[in-house]
Order: sequence, then structure tokens, then C-alpha cells
Amino acid sequence: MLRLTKRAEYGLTALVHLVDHSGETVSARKISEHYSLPHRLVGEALKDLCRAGFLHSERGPAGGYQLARQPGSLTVGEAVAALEGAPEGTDCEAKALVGLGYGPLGDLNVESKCLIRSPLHKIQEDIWRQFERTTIQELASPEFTLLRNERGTLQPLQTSA
Amino acid sequence: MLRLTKRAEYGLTALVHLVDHSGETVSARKISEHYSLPHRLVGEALKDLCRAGFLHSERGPAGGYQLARQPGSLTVGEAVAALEGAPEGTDCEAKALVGLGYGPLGDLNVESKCLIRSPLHKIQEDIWRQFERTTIQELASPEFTLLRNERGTLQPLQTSA
DNA sequence: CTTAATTGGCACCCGATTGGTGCTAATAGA
DNA sequence: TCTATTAGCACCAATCGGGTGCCAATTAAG
Ligand code: SF4
Ligand code: SF4
Repeated sequence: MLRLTKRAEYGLTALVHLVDHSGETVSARKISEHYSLPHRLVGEALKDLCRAGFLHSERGPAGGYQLARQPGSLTVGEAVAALEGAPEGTDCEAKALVGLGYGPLGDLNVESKCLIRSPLHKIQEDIWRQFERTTIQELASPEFTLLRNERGTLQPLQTSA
Repeated sequence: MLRLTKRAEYGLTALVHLVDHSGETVSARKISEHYSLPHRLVGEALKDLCRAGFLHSERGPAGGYQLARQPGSLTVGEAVAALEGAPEGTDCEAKALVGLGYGPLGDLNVESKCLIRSPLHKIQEDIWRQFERTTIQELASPEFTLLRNERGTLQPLQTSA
């Protein structure tokens, strides 16, 4: 129920690992052994991410992968879409308005103009919007989330205890 | 990929329908016919919601279901958990802190203290947190979302166009 | 009392999805 | 040459999920 595929999980794990080892060239085997994952599947996920242009690959011994984009600009949504496909084209009038620049981008509540009243549809939209505004940088280093919310209502936990 | 089950979809649809027909007793057949859904599955979903105590049921002809709770206090998380099960017990130290009252409830960013660095886990948590703070009232009447965000950064879309 | 329409509960089937592997080619360092 | 890697794709087996069958219990209507 409501879970990402293993392929997506492995891909995101690999991405986080590559963020943490920025600059290095890491092979699929290294990553799979580090997290005790089936190395062939990790390889498949990395291939997907490479095909999508998120990684540089190098063959041969001492080959492997590197990040090809800034981790702060690569969103979870893009990664998941590359790994297991984006949800079917959910285009409606409300969404078109966003694309045309009406209303503030990012955090606007599209639901207020939702036309087809399918609760499932709205929820899918909610999830996907969250994916598209979450970067793998935030995934790897949660402290970056605070930056994104500088204008929001979120407050860091008090560690005084 | 990353989708709710049909059972959850039908259940949420039925809940929204019951919100819109508050006070009435609506049968599974009526709902299924209204939305062109397989009526047996809608029935199964309604049974789940009834077992969870979210609905009152009445048998016999002219029987059916009614909401047993205020739609503004019944969250999507509760409904989905009853319909297709909650995610496995994701309890960690960071979450325990929330339960003990450290930090503001609701919108705090638990990730800043996340111990096990599994990106999948964080994402599941993100989604589930959103579920738990979304009520079926908001699902049925999006304008209620504005109320919830009165202190937030969200702005309603300009309908001037 | 009989009938019909509903909820309640559960088992079962079948098709789709998915986790995982096999196999082969291309690349490149030692 | 040998080996370790990526690239690509097909394929299998197990699980999951949508949907149905079946029957009992309940209750309104005739
Ligand atoms: S959920 Fe509503 S607002 Fe969002 S794309 Fe679908 S119809 Fe449009
Ligand atoms: S995602 Fe992190 S903070 Fe949330 S429950 Fe899991 S370990 Fe705890």
C-alpha cells in the first residue's frame, strides 16, 4: 500500500550516497555492498538515472557514477519519475493556470480550483507536489529543509532537553 | 507506482459523498451507481470504514451508511489506514520526541532529527504526515483548506482572469 | 409470513505488477 | 589478454490487488 518500488528506493539511496560522496566515482557494487542491497538492481536503478541525465557514468574497472547535476536542483519527483515513471498526465484547468503563471508557484493550493472532484486525484497531486519541491539535497542533509521553509511556519525542534 | 489502492479510492469517494449528504442514510449501491463504480467493492470499503467506527450502518431495505464522526476531525490518514492498513510501525527516537510534546505538534520537521538515513523512510513519513493533517472535510470542500493555512504561506488563486 | 434489499464476513481467482536474475555486448584499466 | 565495470534487454517467479461468489443476519414492505 502506498509505497515506492524497490527500484525507486534503491535509486534514491544511491543518489543520497552520491551526494555524500560528491566528486568521487562510485560503482554500483560499492553502493550495493555499503547498504546490503542486491547489486544488480542497484545497477538497474543507476542506469535509469543515467539515462535520465542525472548521472555521469564511466565504464571499465574503476568506473562508476557521479552526480551530473547540483543536488539542490534535482528533485525527488524527477528521480522517481525516471525510476518508475511519472503518474499519468493529470492535466486540468487548475493546473494549466499554474503553468501560465497565475498565482504563486510552488506552494499554492491548486485544490481550491479543482474541477474533477476525485479525492484520489487530489491526494495524488498533493504527494507529487511534495516530491517536486523536495530535492535530494534535502533528502541527504535534512538541515537544508530549514532553508526552504525560511518563510514558512516550521520551527526546528528544540534540543534543550 | 505510488498509488493508493482502489479500495482506498472508493472509500474516500464514499466518505466525500457522505459528507455532501450529511444526515442521509446512503446505501453502497447508491454510491456505486452515482460514481459508476463496482458496487461490491464500494461495499467492502464501506464495511472497512464501518468496522473502524467512522460510519454508522443500518441493515435491511432503506439501510445504508451515515457518518459517525465530524468530517472535520476525520483525517485522510485514519481513513486510508482503515482501508488499506497503515505503514509498518515507523517508530524512532525523533518521532518519540514528538509524542512526548517536544517541539510544536503538527507541522514540525521531524527530519531534522532523523536517525536512520533511509530516503524512502523519510518520504513515506512526509506523505503520511500530510495524510494525517488532511481531513475529509477539506477533501470534500477545498475552501476549508484555506482555514487550515491561515497562518501559512499559501494564497488562494486569483480568479480575476 | 414471505419477500426483497440491504449490510457483514470471508474465501477465492486471475491478471498485473514487481523484485530479481540471466545473458550478452561495449568499454577501459592493469 | 584478462577482468571489472556499465548498457541493454529479456525473462521468470512471487506477490499484490481488483473483483467476484457465497452465504448469513437484519429489516422494511407486501
Ligand atoms: S487534483 Fe484537481 S486541481 Fe489537481 S490536477 Fe486533478 S483536477 Fe486539477
Ligand atoms: S523518517 Fe526519520 S524521523 Fe521519520 S520516523 Fe523514520 S527515522 Fe524517524
